[in-house]
Amino acid sequence: MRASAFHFSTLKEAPADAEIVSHKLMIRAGLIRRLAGGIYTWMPLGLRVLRKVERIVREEMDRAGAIELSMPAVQPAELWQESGRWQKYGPELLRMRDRHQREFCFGPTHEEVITDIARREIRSYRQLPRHFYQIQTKFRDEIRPRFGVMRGREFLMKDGYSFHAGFADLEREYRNMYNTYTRIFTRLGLRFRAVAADTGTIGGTGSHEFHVLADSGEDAIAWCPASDYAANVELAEALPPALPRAHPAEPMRRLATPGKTRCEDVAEHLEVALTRTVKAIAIMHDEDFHLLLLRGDHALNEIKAAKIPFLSPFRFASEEEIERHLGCRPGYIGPVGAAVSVIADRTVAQMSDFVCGANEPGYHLGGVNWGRDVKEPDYVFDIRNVVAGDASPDGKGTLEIVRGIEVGHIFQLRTRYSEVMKATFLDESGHEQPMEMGCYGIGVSRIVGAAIEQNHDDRGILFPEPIAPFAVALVPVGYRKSDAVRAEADRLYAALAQAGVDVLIDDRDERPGVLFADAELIGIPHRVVIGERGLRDGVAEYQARRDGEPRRIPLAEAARFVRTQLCA
RNA sequence: CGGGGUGUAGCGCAGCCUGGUAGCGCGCUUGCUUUGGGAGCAAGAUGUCGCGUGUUCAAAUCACGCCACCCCGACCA
Repeated sequence: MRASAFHFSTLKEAPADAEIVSHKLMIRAGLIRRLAGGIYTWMPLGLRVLRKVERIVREEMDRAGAIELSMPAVQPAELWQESGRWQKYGPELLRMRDRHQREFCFGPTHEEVITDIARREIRSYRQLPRHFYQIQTKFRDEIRPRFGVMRGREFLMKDGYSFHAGFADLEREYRNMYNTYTRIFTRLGLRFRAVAADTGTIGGTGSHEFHVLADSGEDAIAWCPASDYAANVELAEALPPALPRAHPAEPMRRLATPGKTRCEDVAEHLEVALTRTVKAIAIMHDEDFHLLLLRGDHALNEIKAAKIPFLSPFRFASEEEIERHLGCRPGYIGPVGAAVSVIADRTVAQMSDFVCGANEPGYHLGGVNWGRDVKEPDYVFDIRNVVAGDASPDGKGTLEIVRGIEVGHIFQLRTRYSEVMKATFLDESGHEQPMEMGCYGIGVSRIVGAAIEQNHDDRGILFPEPIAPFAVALVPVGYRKSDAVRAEADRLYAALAQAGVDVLIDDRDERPGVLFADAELIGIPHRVVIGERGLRDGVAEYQARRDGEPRRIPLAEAARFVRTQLCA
């Protein structure tokens, strides 16, 4: 590609509303332009990246035996009413009416449509298994679209759905997809991790999320370097403390803590470790009041708490409800002397001589001990998020917490849709059975943002070569002024292009600084400079974007040398 | 949906408090010079000051309403 024949629109400054690096860089590099909140145009340069991601995804899905189709973006309400999601889905579902007042939605996902296809097309176990996928634009009316393409409302997604005659075959395909996703993200050149994820109410042996690792990621992942264990912190189990509860060593005493309502403030005020404090969180299940207890430095895991049968679903108690049940305003509440249901985190149940609220405004209690000062907890559950340093749930080391951006999710749907929508088949003995289903998603457009979030420096994007808009930037210094430079650059360009290298020759009439800065901003991984300075010595200059030591290469070998630097 | 903030040239911003009819940087156009890291000089073009209503002799500026966008509202008892 000749830059003079392409469209570049790089900016020195990013719009003020771009918050994170990838969003800023995508705007600055001219990859995307905003049309409305969470809705972006993919500019020519950005589209090249998107298409490369798409192509790798498609190649690997095909290789794994999935079959591509394309379903409508607009879907009739009836299908969603049939699955029950028309009511359940909420305002994220963009609903609309046609001229006949019939209701439709813009598809945020396609379980209903594909299940409808399957029940019409598949009659016999002989037609199973089948895995259909598509790469298609979806729309979810996010409450707060942000971070550019990372949490947009309109986005490009690969979604695949598999149908099976039995659970064992679903598990086989699930493993197949796990391996396929691993191959896809490896080929994309991204550092990633597959993590066990919450299966919600559906159950099954599995759900895994694939996360691109980046410090700015929205999700926290617990992983254990000593083993292969990795899980979303939403899911990662916090084991009970290894050491048994110590014997009481202090008498219980009342401590004045005026104005100190947070554990951090109380610990600082009393000059005790935060790990000696206990916080109490008041929740309601219907009209039942419960007190959840966590160590001061721990955080409540709402997903874990919501899985406790007699709490599901729960909500946080109002101030008025707290006053009614404990006779004390929030900030100083605790389990001592309280005639309420107490649910302690495993860690709290092992604590002794701890500090907690006194149920009296302005006071906490120190030296509190279970069994002596307060009845033993009514229930003990794992209700906290794991933190770095916790024992790994598989017993093989300690956990670290890393951050990630979710770019893929594989899930065993089982018969959730096939049963309600009557997607059945006849098995070998002639019995009608619901199909076992799996679903597998990849956020194609999000991958572009995630890749940048993971790979950038102060000059711009560091695209991994497989998804870079161009593999090689050929930068002639003085293309319009020097016949020698032009001739040599054209010659090298032709040689590379002929060899199938994805090369951009920047023949624009700009100063060298502009050309260098643009090539770096848009993240082209390899750069070759042709200038009169080098030409005098018969050399071109090669520099890798990522770890750039410039190298002088004899002109005659330049084309061959560049090809040895390419990964594919 | 609540709380806060911002809307002024393509982009980034000042001007608003204290009303007097709009400016800076980048970008854009033209010319000359320059040419290995986002050039210099000179001359230009580009604004319904988000929209509407009101107050006023006079509104970017004050008031009210609407719209759009951004941030917070998930470690809290």
